[in-house]
Amino acid sequence: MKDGELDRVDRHILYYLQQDARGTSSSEIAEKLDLSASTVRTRINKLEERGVIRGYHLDIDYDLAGYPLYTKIICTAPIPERDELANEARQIRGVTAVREIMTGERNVYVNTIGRDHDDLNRISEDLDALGLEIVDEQIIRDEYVCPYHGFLDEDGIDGEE
Amino acid sequence: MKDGELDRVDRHILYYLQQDARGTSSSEIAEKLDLSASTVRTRINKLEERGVIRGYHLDIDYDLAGYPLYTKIICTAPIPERDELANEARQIRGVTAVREIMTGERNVYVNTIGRDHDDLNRISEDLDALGLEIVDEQIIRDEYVCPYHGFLDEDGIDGEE
DNA sequence: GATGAAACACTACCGGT
DNA sequence: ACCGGTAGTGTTTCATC
Repeated sequence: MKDGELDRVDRHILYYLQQDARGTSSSEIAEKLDLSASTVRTRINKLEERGVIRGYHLDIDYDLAGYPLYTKIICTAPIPERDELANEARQIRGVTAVREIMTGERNVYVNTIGRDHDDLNRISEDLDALGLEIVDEQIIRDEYVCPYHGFLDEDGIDGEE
Repeated sequence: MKDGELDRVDRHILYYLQQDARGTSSSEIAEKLDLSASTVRTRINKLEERGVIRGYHLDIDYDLAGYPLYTKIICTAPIPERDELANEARQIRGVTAVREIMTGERNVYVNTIGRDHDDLNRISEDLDALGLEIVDEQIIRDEYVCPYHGFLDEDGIDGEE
């Protein structure tokens, strides 16, 4: 129950769920670990409660879904307001991700989708209206999310429970 | 079956799965749409086959998971090799996402996690060894993935509750 | 914590409309 | 394209160790 400590079982669960978060059942994971399905299930619940698992997201090909314009808008926010502005940016329609950067001028990254330039202009205007200064805008060609393989074979360090 | 066309049912399915890709069942979605569960199920399968749904990802709080260093490494790749280099970068341990940008000097973004600076140095070296020139490196403070609400109320879709 | 059992819910697969 | 039935599988809950 220690705060940030994940044991071997937890890490394996994260590893397998990373591959296919919807299609991988507790029983499947249990089989690989030689555990019972209910044990894996309660572990998953605990990982959710502790906040280690924040959610299960859909990976959509927005291009195929009818939104060919995928862009990254780079903004500057005053540090005291950065957190609040980033949060408000999430509510804007067409915003698919927001990243806050610790330091520097380019400290808020906003990913957006749109069908046409009107969509993008509207989003830019909305960001600007919030008080986010837009410093750059780039077209994203492709994006890949990668599983972290270290969850599986990092077992040099462990031994705790 | 048209290529990029999603109808009202498809968009609703995407919308609900965006909220909780693992916990939302076909039957739940079917209920909201007044359809049978099997209809929703075959729709989901088709969306997967067509590639609109690319996968189901786990959203991990890497800080809680024991990886307090979350960074964004910005690289330059020669356009002819950009695609291949971006692909190879995905294989490096600690890389959680890769984004290819269409134009400009800052045309490959790599998100990474690490436990300490040694991890980060190793990743930087690996990227460099591939042939990616590192132009900037920033610490990510926080990241949020946002559902696209337009799937629900795009064009005069009916009532909801 | 981990486990097994029973009730319940979801999925895959079938044919039918 | 949508629906319903069924068999198999996953999940929830509870009692036990």
